[in-house]
Amino acid sequence: MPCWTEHWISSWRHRSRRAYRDMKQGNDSSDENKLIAERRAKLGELRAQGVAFPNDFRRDALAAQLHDAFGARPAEWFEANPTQVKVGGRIMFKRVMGKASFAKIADRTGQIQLFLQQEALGAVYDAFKGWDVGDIAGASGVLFRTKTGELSVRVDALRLLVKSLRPLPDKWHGLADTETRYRRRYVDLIVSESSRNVFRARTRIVRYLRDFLDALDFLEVETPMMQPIPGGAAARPFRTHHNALDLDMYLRIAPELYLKRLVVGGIERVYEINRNFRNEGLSTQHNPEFTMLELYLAYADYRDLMDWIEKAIRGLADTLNGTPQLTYQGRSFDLTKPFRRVTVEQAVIEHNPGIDPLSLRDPTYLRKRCEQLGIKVEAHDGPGKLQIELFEKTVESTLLDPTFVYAYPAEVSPLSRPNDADPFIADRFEFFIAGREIANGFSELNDPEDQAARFRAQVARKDKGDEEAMFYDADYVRALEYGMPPTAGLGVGIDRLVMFFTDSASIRDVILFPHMRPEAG
RNA sequence: GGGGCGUUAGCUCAGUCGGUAGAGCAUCGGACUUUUAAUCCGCUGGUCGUGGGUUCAACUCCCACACGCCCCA
Repeated sequence: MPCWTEHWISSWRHRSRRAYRDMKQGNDSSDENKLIAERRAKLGELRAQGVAFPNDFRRDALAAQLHDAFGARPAEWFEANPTQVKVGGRIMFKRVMGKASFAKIADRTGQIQLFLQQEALGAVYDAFKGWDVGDIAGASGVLFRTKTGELSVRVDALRLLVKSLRPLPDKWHGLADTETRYRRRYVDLIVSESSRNVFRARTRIVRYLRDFLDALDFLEVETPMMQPIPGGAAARPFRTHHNALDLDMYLRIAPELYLKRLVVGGIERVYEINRNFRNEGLSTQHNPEFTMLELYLAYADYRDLMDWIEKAIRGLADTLNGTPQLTYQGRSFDLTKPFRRVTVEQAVIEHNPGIDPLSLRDPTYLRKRCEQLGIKVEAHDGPGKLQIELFEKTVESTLLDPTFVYAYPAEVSPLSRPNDADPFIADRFEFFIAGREIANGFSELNDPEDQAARFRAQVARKDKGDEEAMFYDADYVRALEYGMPPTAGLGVGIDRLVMFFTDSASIRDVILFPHMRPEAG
């Protein structure tokens, strides 16, 4: 044996032994307690008896399938038609009554009850009495209906497949502590059906959008997560470094500029559903990484996108709930009504009594107005930026029913096409539900010279200290110089959309592993 | 960054005026062959988030910090 192998093995063994010792001393889990110690001792007995973690049990039925197929059969049917099944899952419920017991096991589809008798199972029955809620078991037996009518399996063979060392939360109260639900999502998912349903709904929502777009001949693509120039949004990026290239890179804040390069390349209908990263604060509506649908549609404008959203939102409600009526955080929404469409300036006038409608583009007037409201403004902010600050402060949170706000100032829309009749504004809108921005769409700026000028203006802002201002992306301008067809583009915040459709108050409720500070200690 | 609230048994939560810490469920032991938050009997289980301070005495009052939740910027 070559000596390097021996050395490798011995060093591995050494590490392994130390890891085992650390484990025995509880160095890797500071929260050892009596309950865990009891279960650890039970596991020790299992190890002594043979393979403690077997992987040779196979199911032939799932809980929901059994309920669907046999839930309606009367008790006598089961006697006339003995039906043998093999089921397996986590023990969620255990009730021992002397020589007979009930247990419920949960698989990915639901729960099914087991009925266990000493007479039928002998020594295994006695062993079962020592098993714990949370353990994973496999059972075979025949279906029957209990005295109270519950479809159950009369077990003729039973095996413990996995010993669980940690107790589950109280079966009645569940896991109420939000911190633990987010940090130990696995426990939350074990005990909370509503949490499982949120994440199932999330996947269904994404699938619905994919199907919708695929049916319209859109091509789904993947563009870089790591970008040398972060573009497509006003946001602070995360930085990283590529060693081999010795190159600073950024996690993307948006895929926009890459997707539009693809439109230049002739992919006239293109979308991506993936993560964006923004180095900003955390809140009920912000996670540093979040999921966005971005789509681009050539030979269309921003109004076509508003129509698409309206159709998609209604279709989603119908697909998920079978009705256009839904409740979010105690407020009911009727999605059959046409979604309101209002300009930024109209909305600002409506929500700012006494404001002079003729001065909405006067920087001095707007600046005074902002200062009165305690809005922090920068010296280099122009009328468009001031107008949008005013909008965000006084209007945004009031937009409860689905609302399109359009005619955004061109000044704050450096990638949008300016309006033909009124160059102060861009052909751009944002979409709001429940006071939150859900989507942002516009007719794309495809004039390469105008785009270059907009980038230069952004760089000037960056030089004045605006950390969210955009970089100059020369290759993107070059792409536009080859010619991008007239195009409309849209970004949809998937997490917030899922929040709305699952009645979730916090973005953390719709992200499996939301970011948190590391646990103390 | 600022403000408010929270952190006590595995889980869910009480804890009065500052006087050596409680309940339900779970666990553990016992009874029970159709339970549905089973029932009955008995016993366990705590660095009261961490560190200081005040006090004869601190879960309790004061300060700092950590983590979380909510609101604001």
